Amino acid sequence: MINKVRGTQDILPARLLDKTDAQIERWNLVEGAAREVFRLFGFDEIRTPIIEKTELFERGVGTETDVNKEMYTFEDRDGQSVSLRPESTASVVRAYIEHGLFNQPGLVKLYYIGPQFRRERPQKGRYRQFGQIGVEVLGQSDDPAIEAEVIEMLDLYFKKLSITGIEILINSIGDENCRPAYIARLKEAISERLSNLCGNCRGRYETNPLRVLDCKVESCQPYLSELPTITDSLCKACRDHFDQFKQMLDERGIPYTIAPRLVRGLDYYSRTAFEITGSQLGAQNTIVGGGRYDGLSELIGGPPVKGFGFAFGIERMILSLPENIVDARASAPTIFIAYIGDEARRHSFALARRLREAGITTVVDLEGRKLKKALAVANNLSARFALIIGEDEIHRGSYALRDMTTGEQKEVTETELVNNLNGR
RNA sequence: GCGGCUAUAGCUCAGUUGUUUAGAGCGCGUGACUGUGGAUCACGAGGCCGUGGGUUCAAGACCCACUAGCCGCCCCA
Repeated sequence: MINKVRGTQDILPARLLDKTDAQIERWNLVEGAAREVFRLFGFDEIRTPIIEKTELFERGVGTETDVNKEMYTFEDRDGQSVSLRPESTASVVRAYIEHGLFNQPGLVKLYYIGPQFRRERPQKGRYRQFGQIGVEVLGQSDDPAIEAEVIEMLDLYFKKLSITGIEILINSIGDENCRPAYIARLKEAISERLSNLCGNCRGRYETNPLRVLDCKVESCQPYLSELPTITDSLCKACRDHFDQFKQMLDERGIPYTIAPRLVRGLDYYSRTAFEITGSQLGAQNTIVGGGRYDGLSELIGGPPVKGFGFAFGIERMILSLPENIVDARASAPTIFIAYIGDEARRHSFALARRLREAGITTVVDLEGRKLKKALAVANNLSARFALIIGEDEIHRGSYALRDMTTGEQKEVTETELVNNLNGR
């Protein structure tokens, strides 16, 4: 027996599976609501390849980040190093540049839906192949109204899915003008407390001091709270940008929490960083992560482009969904045709064809089962009605229509059937 | 990458201090019921006890390794 690759999963229809987190109905709900809501805000879909040249991610994501170390990278037959995408922002920006979309007037607003790959240790809400839905706003503007509208869109999306108990965390991590000076101050403050911090923090002091702020180790907390926050070190432009952003969220009535120690893992972020956390996810409580990445285009060899976007994990969104939000029977057939005898069997196939042409979801017994067994199958499929066809019915020109919920049965002609059930 | 827990039928799980033929419920199949599902009853099929090694007269059980799942760390979606 060959099993699925570690950290991957099969998504099955709810009827055939008990687990709620791998039901295709839930996936379709999460994806469908995204398409619907994003469309309302004028976003268009983009699909980019699952593999890209490794270089794109090395430059876009950063060589020293963990995401980069977790990539599935291999050499193609011609010697080109390619990688399964660990995230999609770099790909979308690449496509934006490659297709000259910077010549479009105004902002280009795109969303994507698809699998991403990271070779991590799997656990709840964390897979090696995982679904992500994201949006990117690209163009020449960094107006904080972009941030505010995107978060408003997420707010509507969560409402659409009846997900409650989430928290929106926002921060500004400055830009190339004010961040270097802040990092210098931060390093100085950390070095004074270095011996009190955990081993991880001591390592990050060298490689990525901003991440020290994010440390969750209990013993570090008292020292972390003494460190200077970036909020106090922002240059005027960044501070104004952040203030306007917050004001716009206030005006929209969207509640948020300022998280001065929130930083993002990838190298390309600047100014706005945000996360949305949920309560049902165990250790992986971040559902949405996003931010501004004004320098990314240039990092991968493109013209100056400003960008803001987010991505969320489909599996984590599904874990956050209310228990009974999908009706597993929504896709059940309207009619199941059961027949007795060869003549009725042929008649049934022809009738099924006409019913489907009329838009009625129809399943015919293909196995020549006895009536009893055929009805049991209809029951198992949660069919609304069973249509029973024998020689009597054919000669009479009407069939026995059995309501599978009540057990009531009545005679109907084909015309009555089509008129009453059209489109069901 | 690190630590902990777990792995027995399609699913959920029992299986005692190591002993002959490994069990239950649900699900599945057949029948009671020749053209009527769900309820009930009877019967039945279905197991390399995760994989490999070790201890022992004897291993589903004990030991080791590996694999996978879950939980935590790290990181992130």
